[in-house]
Amino acid sequence: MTKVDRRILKSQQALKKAIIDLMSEKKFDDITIQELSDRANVSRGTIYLHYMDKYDLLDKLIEEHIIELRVLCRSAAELDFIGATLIWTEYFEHNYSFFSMMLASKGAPYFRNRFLIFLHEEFRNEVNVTQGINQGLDEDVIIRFVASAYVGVVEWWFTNEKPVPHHVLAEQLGTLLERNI
Amino acid sequence: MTKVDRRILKSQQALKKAIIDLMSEKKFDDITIQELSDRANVSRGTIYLHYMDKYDLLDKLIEEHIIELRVLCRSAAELDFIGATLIWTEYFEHNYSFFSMMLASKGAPYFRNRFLIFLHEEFRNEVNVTQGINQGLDEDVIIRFVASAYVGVVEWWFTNEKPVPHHVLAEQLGTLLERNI
DNA sequence: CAGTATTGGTCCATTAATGAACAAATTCTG
DNA sequence: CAGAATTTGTTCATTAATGGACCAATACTG
Repeated sequence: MTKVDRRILKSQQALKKAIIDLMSEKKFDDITIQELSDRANVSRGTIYLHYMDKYDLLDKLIEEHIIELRVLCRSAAELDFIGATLIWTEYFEHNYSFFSMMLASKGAPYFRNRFLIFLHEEFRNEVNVTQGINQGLDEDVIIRFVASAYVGVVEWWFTNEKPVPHHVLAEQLGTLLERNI
Repeated sequence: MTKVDRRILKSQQALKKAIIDLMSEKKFDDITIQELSDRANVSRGTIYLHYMDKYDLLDKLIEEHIIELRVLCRSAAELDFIGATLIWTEYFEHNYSFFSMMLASKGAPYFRNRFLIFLHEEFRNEVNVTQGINQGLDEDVIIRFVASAYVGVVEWWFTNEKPVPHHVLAEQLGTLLERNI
């Protein structure tokens, strides 16, 4: 991975933060490019040096987080579900503004489904229908079951503004996964 | 005032924030240029595009705030001491990290005296020894008296991490000034 | 509907920031 | 103290960001 000029990182970072900010204030479609560049304190043209348009920016932002979550999955491969989930909830906590916007408010329609698909991919590696607790069940059914449940709980957590500390969420969610996979 | 390229503002802003951050962590003399540029996320050479050295940066930072305070004095010329002081304490509040560092911890030796001199200048316009309450007193004595008192109280406020809300500080400090000028 | 205003997207010459290299000065360390 | 290591300050070619201009597309408005 060749080193990236810090100006590029700064511009992109500012734009990502700006879009998260703005999306928590108004509908995505109502955000203008001018607003975006103003908020990011960046020239309007700079946006087009990095992204096709605001949809591309949002796409890339979402994709980055999905990729990061995938990396976390790999690094948590050794752990049990509680430990693995803790790593995730720490990541949620650390990127609170993004996930909160994406799961609790205006951003919902863009991210939710992407997140669900991703969870499908991940749980597919975990589920075993040839033996153990899920023997005889349909693989797609059980995957869909846990993935939906997972998204639902995380959604609940953000919508209700962290009703429990993230490590409690991890523990309980981990326990529930353990019970089903 | 010709418009300044936003890149310049961003670089300078990052550097100012970085030095305030670092000064609250270690002695000013122990801060290296490299640390400064790292913290500001700016190339080391960029510092020299704007400042002679770190002392120059600190100087300019202090001077900017003094200038801003002077502007506030002008805009508060119509108000009584309580109202004028409120404008000041709002500015303190809004630039808390700077003033706190400069008056409550490591930065003290650099700013305190500059602040005192500035207050002398300002109070000189307010004091009248030919009539009123201070008739017959030595002008320098009364100016020094209120300026020192003012610095002392503000210092106390930051050192003790805002023991009272800023508007209470304004009200009480304003009352005390009223009584003495 | 026509006319106007705003927004989107592109282009370009200019400017600031970058990072790497370098020698000089300073600080560490044995 | 001498040698090593770090820090400083400068130079420079390259790259990214800027802002302004421009026109097309879209959204308002009477």
